[in-house]
Amino acid sequence: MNEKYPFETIEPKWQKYWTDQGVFKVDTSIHEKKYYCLTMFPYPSGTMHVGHGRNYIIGDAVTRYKMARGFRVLSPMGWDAFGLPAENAAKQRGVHPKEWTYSNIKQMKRQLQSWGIAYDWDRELATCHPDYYKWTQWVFLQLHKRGLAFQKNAPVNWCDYCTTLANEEVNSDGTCERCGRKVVKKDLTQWFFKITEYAGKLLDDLDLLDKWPEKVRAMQGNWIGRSTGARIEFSIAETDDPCPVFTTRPDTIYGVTFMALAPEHPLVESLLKNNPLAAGIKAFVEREKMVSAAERTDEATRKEGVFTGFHVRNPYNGELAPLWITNYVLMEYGTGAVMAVPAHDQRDFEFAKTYGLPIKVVIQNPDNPLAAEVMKEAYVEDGTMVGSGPFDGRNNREAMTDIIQHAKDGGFGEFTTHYRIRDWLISRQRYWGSPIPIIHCPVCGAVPVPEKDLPVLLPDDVDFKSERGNPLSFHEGFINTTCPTCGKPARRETDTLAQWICSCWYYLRYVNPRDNTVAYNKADVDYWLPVDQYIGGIEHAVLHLLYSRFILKVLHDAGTCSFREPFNALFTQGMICKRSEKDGQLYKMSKSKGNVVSPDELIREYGADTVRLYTLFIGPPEKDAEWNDAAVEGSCRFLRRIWRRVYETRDLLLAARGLTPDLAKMATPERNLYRKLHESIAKITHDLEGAFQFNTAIAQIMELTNALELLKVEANSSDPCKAVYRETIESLVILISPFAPHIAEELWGELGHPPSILTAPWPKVNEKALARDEVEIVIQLNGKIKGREVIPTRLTPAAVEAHVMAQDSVKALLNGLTLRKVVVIPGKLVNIVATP
RNA sequence: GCCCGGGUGGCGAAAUGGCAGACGCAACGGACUUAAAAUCCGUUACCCGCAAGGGUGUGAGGGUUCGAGUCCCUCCCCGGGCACCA
Repeated sequence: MNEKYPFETIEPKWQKYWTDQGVFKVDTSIHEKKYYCLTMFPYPSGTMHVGHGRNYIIGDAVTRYKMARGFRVLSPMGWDAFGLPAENAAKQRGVHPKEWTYSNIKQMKRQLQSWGIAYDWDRELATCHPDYYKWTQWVFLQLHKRGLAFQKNAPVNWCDYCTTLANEEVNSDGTCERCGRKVVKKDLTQWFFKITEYAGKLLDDLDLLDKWPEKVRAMQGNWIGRSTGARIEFSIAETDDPCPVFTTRPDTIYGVTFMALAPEHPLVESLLKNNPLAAGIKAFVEREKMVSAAERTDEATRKEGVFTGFHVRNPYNGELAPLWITNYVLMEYGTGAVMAVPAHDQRDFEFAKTYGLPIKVVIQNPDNPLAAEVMKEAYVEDGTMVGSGPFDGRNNREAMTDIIQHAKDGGFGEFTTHYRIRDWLISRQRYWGSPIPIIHCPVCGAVPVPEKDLPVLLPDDVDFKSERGNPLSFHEGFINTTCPTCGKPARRETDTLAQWICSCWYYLRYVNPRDNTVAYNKADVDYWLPVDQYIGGIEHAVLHLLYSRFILKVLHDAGTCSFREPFNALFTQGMICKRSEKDGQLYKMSKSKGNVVSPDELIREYGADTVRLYTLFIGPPEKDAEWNDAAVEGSCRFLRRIWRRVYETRDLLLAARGLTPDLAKMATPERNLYRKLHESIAKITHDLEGAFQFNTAIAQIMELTNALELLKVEANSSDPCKAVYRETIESLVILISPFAPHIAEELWGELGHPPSILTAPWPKVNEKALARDEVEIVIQLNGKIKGREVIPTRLTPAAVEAHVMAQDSVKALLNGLTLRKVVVIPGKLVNIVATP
């Protein structure tokens, strides 16, 4: 054994051993304790920094801990390999996206291995491989079959650089989530998935995800955005055309003083005919259609509109209200028409004030009666209904159901629910993605490629030099085909699938990754899934995680699996930031900020175990953390201490093999260490179950190490002392193995065990070891600490009280005071309550 | 505006309603050394005091309790999500 901690030799040695012995290969057959631990697979962008590493290190600690607990753990890794950067590299540097991607995969795989992460590499997959995307295309066909994949001509989010974007990829300020450029609306025919059909299920089932962070559930809830209310059938008085509205406030129906239409509303066209106001209306509508979505939906944008000359009839009271077209009504939500109630809606109020439209109070404030003429803003609180026909005098909240029922009975309305979520735009005008398995036939229309013809291969020989757009659309060999239905010449769809589609089902594929006859085997996924623990970044809260839930629900409804949610428990780790040397500000690690820490260099200098230990010790794993170069040294120092301790006492430890700690024979020092050991096992086990508190688990190992150094053990020490010492070191090595596995393996060998420590069971708590004869309690007077006292633990609370009250120091404290009460908390404290 | 998190030493942070600051980083003092590195020992919330000791202290203010960083109410600040969504 080397005196110096030789991480540089032991780490490659054990990594080779793990690989050669295949210790992380998983037999996926039925086993009594299975555990599927999944870390979000990365986009192969190049090399990783220590911030990326946190994700994998956490997953590895969980995997190794569960293995020690006797679980058969499935821990796979792969590559989310389709995407834009590869194509940009092709354009800028002339490297083929495939070549660029696979070379990055090689780099990153080497890095993961140098961290010693436990993966079953036999299950490695890359979404850009035909054996994988064949099944991504199959997933598309399942949705298509169920009418959930459709094309429509629609204004889409367009970024000049990234082409089309899903709503989820557009920042709230109207910039592209990926590149930060301005997103504009563009009218294009695109493919969508009908995620709106699953809005209710996706929202309701969030309640099942009690092992997900509240934050992620809240974010998905916000994104889906359910509103319940009523659909009310207004009609245009002059033409009798129906003009339904959606409202969450049917209680204000008698306060409607105008109707507001979106500029894109289909009725607008018909309103222009023979209309003397047509020119003005047209100008307004045309202008609004040019305005970007971000600008349109900015609250600061002035509310503007134009009167149509028409009126709508309110079905509740037959009253007529003027029909306007306005910029603040969105076509995508509800019916694109809003019943405007200026008295009780702030937006309608502002509009009414601008255009001098009437304001009619129908919900009276019981505390401070409203008068329409002097109102400064809309009254949106609850109150008593007035001017509302049969509902006068009722509380508006309580009357709500009756109001809608009234419309239902009268045949002019119904209860409805609306969602904010929009259908999911999945097509991209890009090369480096999975082709959409559709053939456009001039006779048969859009025909799905038969499953037996999958995959639709992405051709390698494309021209990236072409000016703009999708190189696939210039590739004649790819485009020209025949219709699977009628056999006539037809053209392939040249759009590719957004990378999100590839990553929203990959967790299913890991169970049978090499089976080329099915996407996944039902019996196997039913056994291994849902994923027991999913680990990844918060940035996927409403993208990947929502898409995955949606796709899985569809696959469930298609009968291909029996579970309804893909991920049982979710853990979102915080980002690692570092202060910039330029401006002293804290930033997420990135090349552009120049605050990237390379794991490769650190591993060379300190070893992978140090980097792992520091990464886990840096703070609570769910919170962002600041990387501190100097503190890394501390983790290395700690590992060196453990190493040295074993080195210095190695002969003694080997000689103590076979000795068993016997509580009855222990002297105080070893008894104390033995207790500390078992306290530590309890604490660390607690910290690794449920919430992942690696930082406090590691702190506890440090405390145990500190306690260990207090025990003087020599060749002539007693057997009980040697036995405790050996058991402590052995347990310590197992306890640290999920965090620093290489040194743990090496020390395990030095203790005389055959490899591998992965077969060693997690230590068990000996309850008897936790017992104490004496305990120090605190003596408080009115909650303030006044002293301490060591007392036997066998005393009853009454005896403790008697003992404490008999002390001279306590009597002195009570001098001049009247005793009111004594509170005894066994093993903790005695609080004496007294007043003057 | 609505929703979800946070606010504790010089720094990262700990604390089932029961000793605030465990564990670590940094700093300072000392030992070892010709010296340095490494290692080891000690000090380190703040205020008053030579000391013994006393007082204050977990964003602010109230409350519940024998006892509050922790529970309740009101508010301030920071981060994140949603938002002209009818």
